Amino acid sequence: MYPTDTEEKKRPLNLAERIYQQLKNDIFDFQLLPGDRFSENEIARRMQASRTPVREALYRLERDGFVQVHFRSGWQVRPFDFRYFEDLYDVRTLLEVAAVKRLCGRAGLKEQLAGLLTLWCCHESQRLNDSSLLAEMDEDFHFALLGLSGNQEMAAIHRMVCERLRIIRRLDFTQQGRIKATYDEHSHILNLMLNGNAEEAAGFLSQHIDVSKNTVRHITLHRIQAAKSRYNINIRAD
Amino acid sequence: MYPTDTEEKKRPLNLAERIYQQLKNDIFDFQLLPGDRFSENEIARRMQASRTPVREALYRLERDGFVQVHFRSGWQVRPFDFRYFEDLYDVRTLLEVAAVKRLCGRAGLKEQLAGLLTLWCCHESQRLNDSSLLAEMDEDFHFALLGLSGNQEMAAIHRMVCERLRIIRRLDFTQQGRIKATYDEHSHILNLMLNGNAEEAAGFLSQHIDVSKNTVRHITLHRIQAAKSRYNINIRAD
DNA sequence: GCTCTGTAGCTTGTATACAAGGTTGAACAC
DNA sequence: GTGTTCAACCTTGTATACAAGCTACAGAGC
Repeated sequence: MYPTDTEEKKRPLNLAERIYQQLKNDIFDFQLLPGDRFSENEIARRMQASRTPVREALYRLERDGFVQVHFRSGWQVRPFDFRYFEDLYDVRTLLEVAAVKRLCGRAGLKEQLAGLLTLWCCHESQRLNDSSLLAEMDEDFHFALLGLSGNQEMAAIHRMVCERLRIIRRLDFTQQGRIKATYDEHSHILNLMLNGNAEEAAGFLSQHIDVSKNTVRHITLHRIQAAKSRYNINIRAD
Repeated sequence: MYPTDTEEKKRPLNLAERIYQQLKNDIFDFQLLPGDRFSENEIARRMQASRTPVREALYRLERDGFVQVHFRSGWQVRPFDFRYFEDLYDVRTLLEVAAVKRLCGRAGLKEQLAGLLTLWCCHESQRLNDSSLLAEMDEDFHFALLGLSGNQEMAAIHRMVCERLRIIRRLDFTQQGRIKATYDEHSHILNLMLNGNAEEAAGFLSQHIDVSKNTVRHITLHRIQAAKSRYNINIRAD
């Protein structure tokens, strides 16, 4: 009655999936501002679809923590909440530190890190300069650490945490100096790991993330202050 | 146009919410067995509702990792996968160890642990014996550790991980001896924490979870076999 | 016996109609 | 001017209808 294989063929995106991605992008790009309220019908019109797939997308976004639903009175983009982001950064650090500690001293580590080494420990002349590309590479670097650690669920949770942080993280690389620092720090971390220096690698990684957190916090505050008059962004102060 | 307060009144459960809970219970109770396939219409008939809320519930369960959807060919309860559960146990340990380490040495810890102390560090004569109640209390003990640690997102992730593990964890307390062991171990952990003995508390907690993991692994295989034969008999009676 | 093929009946994906409740603002009493 | 009421209009929640695609199976051809 049912097929036994577990694979699914690739097929053109669902409407719901497309709308989900589109809305997430809109939130990341501040097309939809934190605190904005909207209705399912508005989205359906804009996406040229019916409410059904829109609702599916919105409920996914709600579970992801990006929007909230109010009973029979509309949806809202989740307001900025620094406590929330700091908690997430904290979880991210915990997961990455654990992954790095596990990787240090593992046999065959050098081979497993080969890809990262060529990307990050290259000569200065070979370093890239495009900030949006670097932002992507930075995420991939940290994903890779978790991927190598071997715990798929831990990696999945880490990925989800980073996804939630991406809203503010992408502002990080707009500053000059962050690119060079990222190269320097990533290569330093890799070298510490190769030397089996677990504690030091973990500590440095932890600092590395903290810098990112603090940098972003300042940029974001600044950006929001600047945009507040124009767009009326809601910030949770508690 | 919209209310400014963020609170929502309590109201009778959504259909979708009710169905979500019901289905999750069915999975936990092995009414729906891992690998079982079913359709939205089946569920809708059983729950006396239309497909719409059923679909909403199913998509939530899919994101929770309990079921899978196959394009135009039905749903399936996620098959058992020990690797998956061990990875989750691993994450759980990581989170709880981190929480305990943070709690140790915090000022006012004794007051914060007061509730747990009266529950778990009581005289033997006051200990409870009901295994399903104990299973619930055990979960609450570990939730409380994360709750006290102060990171809401970490606590939320921990809760989700435990939720996923509950399918197999609830089998743990069916064994005699586990109840006494749980009391002994929980009170031991609390005492170590009160003495500010962070490393030892964390190590013991880690072992405590490991025991749970290993115990459950053995029971589960046996239980599933039993449930499968029961289920096959029941199907003839429908 | 085996393989292929077409079709009937199932599945989920999407659109739409209706139900129940929240919000808003104008009319009204004072 | 100020507070109250209530109805029109909005919202989401749910049910249903239809579209597109997968599965299983009967029957033809060999």
